[in-house]
Amino acid sequence: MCHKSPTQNILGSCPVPKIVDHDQRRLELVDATWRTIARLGIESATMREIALEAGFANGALKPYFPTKDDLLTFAFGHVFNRTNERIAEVTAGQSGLVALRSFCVEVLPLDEERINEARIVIPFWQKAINDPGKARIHRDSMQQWIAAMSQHLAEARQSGAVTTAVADPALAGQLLNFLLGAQITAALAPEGQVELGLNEQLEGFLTLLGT
Amino acid sequence: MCHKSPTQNILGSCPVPKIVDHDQRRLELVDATWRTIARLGIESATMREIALEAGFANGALKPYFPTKDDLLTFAFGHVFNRTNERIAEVTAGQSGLVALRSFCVEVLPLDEERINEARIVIPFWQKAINDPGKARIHRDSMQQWIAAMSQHLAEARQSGAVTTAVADPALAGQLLNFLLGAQITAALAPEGQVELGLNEQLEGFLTLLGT
DNA sequence: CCGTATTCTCTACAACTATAGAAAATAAAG
DNA sequence: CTTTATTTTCTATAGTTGTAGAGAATACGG
Repeated sequence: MCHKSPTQNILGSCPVPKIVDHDQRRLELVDATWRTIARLGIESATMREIALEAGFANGALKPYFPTKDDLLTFAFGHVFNRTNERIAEVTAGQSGLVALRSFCVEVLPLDEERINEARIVIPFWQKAINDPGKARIHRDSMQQWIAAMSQHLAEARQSGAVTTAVADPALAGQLLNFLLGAQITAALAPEGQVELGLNEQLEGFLTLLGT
Repeated sequence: MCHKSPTQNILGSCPVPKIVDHDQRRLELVDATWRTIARLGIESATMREIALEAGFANGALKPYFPTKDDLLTFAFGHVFNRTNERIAEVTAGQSGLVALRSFCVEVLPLDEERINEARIVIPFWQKAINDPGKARIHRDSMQQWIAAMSQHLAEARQSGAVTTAVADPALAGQLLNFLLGAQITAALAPEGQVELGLNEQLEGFLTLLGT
């Protein structure tokens, strides 16, 4: 048996190098999973259908994800990570209300792509209800979000942009639940409807903070 | 064949009366469905399991609900109706901020029973993503909620309890999404944790309206 | 071209599910 | 008790799904 990395193979220590980068293949499969769920819903996202979407036959996913649960857990985790990376990019160098706005705008389902993400995160939540591991993934991410939003609130308060007597933890919690609820609203809106007033709602909330 | 109502049977026009009140039986089955989903999750809520929970054998649901989808649709609709009735009871005779608070307190998952309801509505949302009929049920109910909340906001504005420059539709939308998001937060909280700061968040929001 | 390690396809299978429907059990009227 | 309409159980069936694994196909070094 030969289990060397591609790099080691190039160095010539293994007679037959691996062709496929397993890590990248896993990402491709996660992408196919994502597309399948968005297109058909999680209940129709069978291993066969996902493999087909990825351009393979039935059993081809096996070497990369031993079980379906492995695939789904990895896929959900990846979406979470990507969202958090996007948030980090967008809010980099910002602070206070500006950062808070950027944060929320990035999370809110304001375009088709993020509405699709809402259609994926809801099945995840449903699975998490009876899967403590998945629920944990959710809570950890939300804890991060709360921390980030609290920091931006504190900055905004220091600069005088936030003056309300309502305490920061309550504000951060409100905002978080608003962001989560917006996913529901968007995912269940009529097909193709992207304007749901979410931006006005966000601006309204930020306005309330300064009063 | 004899298809008379129990009332007619009592009047004696039918030799053999129906024993079971079909409408009531349907409600019992809906209750069993509710309990099964709350206990095992929707993915394990099979017809067999639901029948067992109701105290029957496998095929006993057939005469009352021809298909599983009929059962689930009816069950979900019933939860919606019951919630709306509860809201109507609680807010009866109230107006303005008081009514708005009662409304939200009734919807928020503040105790075990309503946390269980959150664990049922999330699977409903997931199904609604790929079932326009169910999505419609959701949107219609939310439209009602928006109307009720808007009315209470208008009353509160008239009495001077709401003074913010932010427009009512934005406020009602914020509040609705907050209520929806709270269902997610509660359903995925660690087992047995009922204190999530939701009450403080609600009070905080209502405070913001008056500034 | 050959040999070998890897990758993928395809068939098979066991478990599970919704549903159908025959047959048994039940309950009340006569 | 008998009869009849109703209700419930139980068995059967067709379809789907995740998973396993043999074998074909592939790609590369020599």
